[in-house]
Amino acid sequence: MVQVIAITGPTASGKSALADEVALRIGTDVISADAMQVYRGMDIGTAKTPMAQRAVPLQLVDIVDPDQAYSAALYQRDARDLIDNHIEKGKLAILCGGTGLYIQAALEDMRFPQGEVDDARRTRYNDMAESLGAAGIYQLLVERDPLSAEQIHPNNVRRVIRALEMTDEGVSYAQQRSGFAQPTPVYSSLTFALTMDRGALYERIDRRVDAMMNQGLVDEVSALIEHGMSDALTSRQAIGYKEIIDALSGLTSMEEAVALIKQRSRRYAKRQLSWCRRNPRTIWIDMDAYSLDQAASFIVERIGA
RNA sequence: GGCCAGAUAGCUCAGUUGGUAGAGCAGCGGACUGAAAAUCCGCGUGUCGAGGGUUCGACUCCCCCUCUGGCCA
Repeated sequence: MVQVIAITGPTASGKSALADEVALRIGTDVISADAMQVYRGMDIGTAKTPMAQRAVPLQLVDIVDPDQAYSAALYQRDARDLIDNHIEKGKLAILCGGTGLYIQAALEDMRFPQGEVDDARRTRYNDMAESLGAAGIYQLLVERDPLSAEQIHPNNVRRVIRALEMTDEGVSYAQQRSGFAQPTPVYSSLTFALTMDRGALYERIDRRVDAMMNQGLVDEVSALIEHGMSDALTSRQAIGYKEIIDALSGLTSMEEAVALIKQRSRRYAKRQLSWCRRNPRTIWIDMDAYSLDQAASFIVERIGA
């Protein structure tokens, strides 16, 4: 008996529409698995399905303000609450989104260290990395936790800092990782990933970015900047936002910003595909061969079996 | 029609006195355990316009053809 399904795949591949259709057919709602759609006010750039067009309720969108930090651990908590609730009611839970880590955190036995991530401490490490350089901060990790240092590339400052945070919390990154060599599912689940011809996908991405601009992405970003988005730790990393912020502050032209959004979206799509490929349980759906309707039928059939 | 310049990776181009080619951008692959739309790592993907000649050997020299741009008619 399948308890939860995930519908994922690259950006602009049609995940949301498909999830809506499946949810409608089997009488449930959709739980977003998207690291940027959690933010209020970030609608156009994250391609959030507009309220009026939602066939079924969409959960875990608009749950925090853009100046707040959210994380995989928090998502795990929130998503599992909802999934458990669905199971209690005998309903299938549908996770839909492109953030692979979030889906994994929800569906697999992934454990995060206790304690809160301390923004002030993170900022301090970021500053330290700035002044010491990548090699300098890496050296700090080598001294504190050589085993973890071995597993992290010295240039990957982001990971180096996280590993340092973990040592502060009394945990070792290396140790933590080795414990989860073979992921074990916590629910009975199926993961579907959408795919299509690369050229066609890139074409869709370009067109969607143009559409976002027409829908007023610049205005949306301006409004968010007034609420302090430029300083936000997480939300301002979103593709389509950071580029517009740079253009509005005069660092680039708007034309360059749009081109950059398209390119970064393409690369992002590629990384998403990479993530899906490494999961051997991924069930691929070729959207070149299936219509939305056929894809929905395919999924419904698989759930029943 | 004549003269000149060019034709090399998806694009823009480099390529020494002949030894089967390399940069940027684009692209492709991968990693990922509390920022993940983040962060990081790896990879030239090529009938050197076609055909012939010289040479042990031609992207390179010679001939011829095709195409493109410019100039002159």
